[in-house]
Amino acid sequence: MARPALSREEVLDTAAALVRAHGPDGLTMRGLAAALGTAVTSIYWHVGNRESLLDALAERTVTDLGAIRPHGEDPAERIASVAHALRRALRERPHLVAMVHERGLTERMFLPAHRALVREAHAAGLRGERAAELVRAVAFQVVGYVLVERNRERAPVQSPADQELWDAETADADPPLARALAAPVEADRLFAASVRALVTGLLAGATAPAAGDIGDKPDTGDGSVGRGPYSQ
Amino acid sequence: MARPALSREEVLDTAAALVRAHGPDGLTMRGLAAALGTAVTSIYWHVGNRESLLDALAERTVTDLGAIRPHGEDPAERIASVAHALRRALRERPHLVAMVHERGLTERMFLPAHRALVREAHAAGLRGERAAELVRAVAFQVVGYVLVERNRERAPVQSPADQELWDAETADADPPLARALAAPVEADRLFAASVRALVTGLLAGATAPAAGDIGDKPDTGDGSVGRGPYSQ
DNA sequence: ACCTGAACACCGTTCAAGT
DNA sequence: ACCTGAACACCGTTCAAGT
Repeated sequence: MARPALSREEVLDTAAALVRAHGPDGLTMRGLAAALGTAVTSIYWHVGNRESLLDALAERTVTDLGAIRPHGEDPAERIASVAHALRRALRERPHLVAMVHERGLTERMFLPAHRALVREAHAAGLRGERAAELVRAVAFQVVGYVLVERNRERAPVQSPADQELWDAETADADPPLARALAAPVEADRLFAASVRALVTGLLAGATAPAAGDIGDKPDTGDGSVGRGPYSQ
Repeated sequence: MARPALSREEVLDTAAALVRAHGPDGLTMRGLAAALGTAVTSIYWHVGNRESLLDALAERTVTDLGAIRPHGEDPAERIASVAHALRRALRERPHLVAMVHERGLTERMFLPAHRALVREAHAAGLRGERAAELVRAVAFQVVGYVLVERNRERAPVQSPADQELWDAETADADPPLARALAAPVEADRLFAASVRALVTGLLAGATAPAAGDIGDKPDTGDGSVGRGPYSQ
């Protein structure tokens, strides 16, 4: 056999490629063995069984997900930028993210983003429970949106054309509305609008910290201005 | 032989019960046959195959979902009440709803709720595209939240205790925040707060009804107006 | 018209046996 | 230490044969 020795890493790499391409259901032990050019049973020696193989892939995804860097002029903008970066990262590996989620590792995967949101919530003048609420509401919003979006893409043909549903209903009362609802969802625009609305609502009534406080907010105190604590 | 004649309805009823109890994966043709007391192959005569059986269950769920009736003093409250009713309905049959979603029937399932939201958006003074945006943002918010919630419940044990993650991070800067983030998510409260914030944001700047076309843009109607404001 | 068992091609997994 | 084929218990599905 010309095959070089099989390694756990190689098994994981090939398995990850299969999952990215065809989803978890597209990963069969026999198919993976064929892709690797080995016997099915060799895989078991390296990764145990299918379930722990998927566990390993999820674990990998958690560490693969890099840090999130907010940018923008004010806290609201910077919070929105975190939401957008998060959405993009999630959408790049939908199947793997779903696996992370099913295994209860979402919290850990989101830690960098959570921390960034905490900083921005503080900068916006929210503290304590209200800051926690913002962090979680934004995180839920992003994950939820991506989940809905993914499902929509998987099943893009809505059985009755939306037109049909809305024309009779509201055409007379509000034609632009009927037209808007008959058009396909513009996912990017809707996401931006939803995030903006949510953040606006969450920050409503928040009193920004005084100018003196905001300039040097109580960071880690290590004096490394410009570099976030997530740089590693 | 004591078995009365099998009917399509009976097959669907028993299959739905199995899906509600054990999820779609818990529905095997052999298991269903055992529950019905017939041969596996009899099921095929009545419903074709497993896939079309699941299709039928999804279709059923769509029609089962009753109309949504808003209640509350003002539009914001009534919109929130629709969101809450929707969430409850979805949570009562998570597996079936997921199946509806996978089959692209969500739009149809949501039609009653959509219509209710349109009415409230109008009452709040939103028209045209902005009203459509509200309808969709709220719908996405609810579905997304329920999806996240369901996944969280399925995998309740987050691997590192949240305490561990947050104590060191923010305990000094904002102890109440650290405490809040270390506590388990209060799903009802968070949902209520998120919906409230989203609706507040969406209605911000809306003028009372009687005003004419407000947000109407000089658009040719090609549907691809402007790229999102958040193109990073 | 309705039901049946046998058979087929797929799974994931185990295990004794190889090197 | 690493790999293998054979075998087992599951799948969904088809089909000729029953009544």
